[in-house]
Amino acid sequence: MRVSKFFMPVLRDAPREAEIVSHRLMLRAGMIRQSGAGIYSWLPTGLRVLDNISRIVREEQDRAGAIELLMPTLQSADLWRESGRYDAYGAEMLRITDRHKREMLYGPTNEELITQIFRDGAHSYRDVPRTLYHIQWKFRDEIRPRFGVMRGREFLMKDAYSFDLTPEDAKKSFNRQFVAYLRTFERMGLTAIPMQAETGPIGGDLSYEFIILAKTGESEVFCHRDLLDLKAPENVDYDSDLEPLMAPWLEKYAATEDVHDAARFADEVPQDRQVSARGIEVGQVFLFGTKYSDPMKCQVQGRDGKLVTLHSGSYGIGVSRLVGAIIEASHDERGIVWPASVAPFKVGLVNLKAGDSATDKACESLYEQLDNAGLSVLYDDTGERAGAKFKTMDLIGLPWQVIVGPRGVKAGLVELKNRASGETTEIGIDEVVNRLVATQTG
RNA sequence: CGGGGCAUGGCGCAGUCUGGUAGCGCACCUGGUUUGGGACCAGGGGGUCGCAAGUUCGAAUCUUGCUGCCCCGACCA
Repeated sequence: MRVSKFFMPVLRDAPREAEIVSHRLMLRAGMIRQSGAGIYSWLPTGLRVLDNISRIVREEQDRAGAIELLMPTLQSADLWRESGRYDAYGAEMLRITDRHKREMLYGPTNEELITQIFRDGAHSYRDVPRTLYHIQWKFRDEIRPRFGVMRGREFLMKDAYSFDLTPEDAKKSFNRQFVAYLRTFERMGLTAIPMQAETGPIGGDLSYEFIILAKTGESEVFCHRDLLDLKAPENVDYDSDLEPLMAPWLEKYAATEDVHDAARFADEVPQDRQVSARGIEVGQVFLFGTKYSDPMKCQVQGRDGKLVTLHSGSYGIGVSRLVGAIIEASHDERGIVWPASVAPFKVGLVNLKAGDSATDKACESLYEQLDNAGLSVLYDDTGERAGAKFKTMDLIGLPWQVIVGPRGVKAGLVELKNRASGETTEIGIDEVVNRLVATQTG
């Protein structure tokens, strides 16, 4: 993409309403614009990040055996009356009436709808286990939206729902999502720690929140420091017993403030390993048994011909929240520092002297080569001064900058700058593409 | 929902107390000089001052009502 043909309205000053760093940087980098309290438009640069995050989520869900579908944003009130939640949900649910005076709602979550769909489509024990997911916009009419996209009212979420014959099988489905989450967040450059969370009213329910530590986190969390150094499992066989893979996370203390047990914390975690910090919740996994399949009669016939009520769990990842969360975890005083996996472009190509024929030619050639090599590249081909281009590139935080000026071109050299480290190296103009391709596979 | 604050070109702000021709910086357009970390000079374009009533010869400014947005708290992916 050429800057001269792109739409990326960057701001030198952040709008006054933005307080936290991720919100300020997203506005300044031209990723989003606010259209109402907790409601945002995603501009091209922001959308590219959102899509990258969705792609990673999707890949890991698919890998874990979950099956994608897409449910609507609008749902019927009657469906929610079946589960008893229409009245229970309260003001957080945005209720809408259509022209025929039918009561509708903008879905805050999809347990009811997926249960209805699965109930109607699955009839035999052969139809389970299944885990279905979609990535769709949700609306929760929060009392107070804040922190930009981290607590919007409208937000993009991946939500998965598992259906199993027995509680034991349901736990296996739960485990698959749990491991997929470890991998998903790690691929985004995040250290997300599963922490015990409020289990809700039904005893025996199981819930973990996946939390990343950040100064601007909304809740207080407590954990063992060793958890910060764990690496997500690779080459997972999702059909195998996953409990051993999960064990390193589950053996050490980690809890949100809701369920924090100060005595246990002090007892189980050595003083110098105790972490108490602020955390951002980026995902939650929840096993709730027959909470919805009971009232909604989500049943299949077992081998013996008898009806069996299915056991379920739901598993959410805040996709749009992750955009903000990643920035909270990865930025410096100059701007965003994108992990390569989610960056809107991998490489920023900076033409220091647009209009100089040798420099233009070198840039055009590099632009084409990078593109051919499959590296997304943002080429600043505008007539801006060098300083302004550097500032913008640092602000939007692409992992690599290739800086091309007349002096270097004459000597056959360009500069390769790593945004994260700030390190700049001179490199042959013929080598730079290969070097960048090599970093991709790393 | 309780408490606090803000609303003036795209963004950041001044002007409001004390009513009198709507201003500054950035961004944008034109020309020129520049050109390796947000250049300079000159000339331009763009705002019914959140909305509605009221007071007044006259309202961004005073009064009343409304709306929107932000921050702190309780609640949430």
